[in-house]
Amino acid sequence: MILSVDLTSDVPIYQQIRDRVVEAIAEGRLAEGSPLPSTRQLAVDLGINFHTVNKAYDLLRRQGLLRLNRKSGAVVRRDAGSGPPEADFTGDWQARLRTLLAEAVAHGVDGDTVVAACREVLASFATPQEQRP
Amino acid sequence: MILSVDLTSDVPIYQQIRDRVVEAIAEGRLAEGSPLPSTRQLAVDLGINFHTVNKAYDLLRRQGLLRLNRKSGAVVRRDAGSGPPEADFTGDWQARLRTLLAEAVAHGVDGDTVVAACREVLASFATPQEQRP
DNA sequence: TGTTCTGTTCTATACATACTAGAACAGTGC
DNA sequence: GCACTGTTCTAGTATGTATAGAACAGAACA
Repeated sequence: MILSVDLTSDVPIYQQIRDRVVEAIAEGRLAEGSPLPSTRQLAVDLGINFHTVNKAYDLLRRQGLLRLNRKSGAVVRRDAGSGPPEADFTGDWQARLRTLLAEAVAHGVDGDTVVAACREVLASFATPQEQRP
Repeated sequence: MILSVDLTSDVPIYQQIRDRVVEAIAEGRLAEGSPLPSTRQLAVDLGINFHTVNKAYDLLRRQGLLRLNRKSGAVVRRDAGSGPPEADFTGDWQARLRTLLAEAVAHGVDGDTVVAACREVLASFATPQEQRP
């Protein structure tokens, strides 16, 4: 199974699929050119409707991470080595980073601890790994 | 005006209020003990329904950042100097950090650039400032 | 005491989103 | 022809968002 979702979570399924694919690309388990399961196949594997998978794939396509066509199916379009991000990405991402870091600081987390947590996450991406606990 | 929201955004209003309060605490514009406007007053200021403000305040209360009662109104309960975060905070926060950083890495952002962006955000919290552009 | 403010808790409605479901179409490869 | 792919419709239910009105209980103040 390439990814798993929690059907009982309050996070929408299509967004969970998006997040898992994004994390898989960051971890290197999916590289540029890697094929993904077809929408119908993944829907069967996850026990959900194929329209939900279609929505997740379309979201990834609009974010520039996936290339979709009838010929080759769903293929990863970018990874960590694909060069600098597209223009409209950085601004929105930094705003979300600001909100997330503010949450930690407001809860009393030290600045150095925040940076250390970021480094730890980035290191886990750089380290090849087949399965996460 | 202590905070502003974008009524045309696709981000729910109650979540925007939550985010702005969290950021204000992180920036030091709101400290432990600082009073917030009453739900009805803030609703009038923002031109929205007071139930929406009530939802945002209740969310902040459940996250441990606000103390609500009839006596003192809405008061900030934690800030950057209130000690280590509560137990159930860290795990969930790190998962969201992982997803957000994965998004940047997958789009081709360099690891050092990510850390630099985090440092920049944290520095902007530490620097006293009345108004952000 | 009476008034006014506060948070809190109900019901109700309109609208958008999330998810499921079925069907059909147009390319592609066998 | 057949089986697969992504794509695009319609349609239904369930949940979430934001609105609105009403009422209650506790606290502050004249």
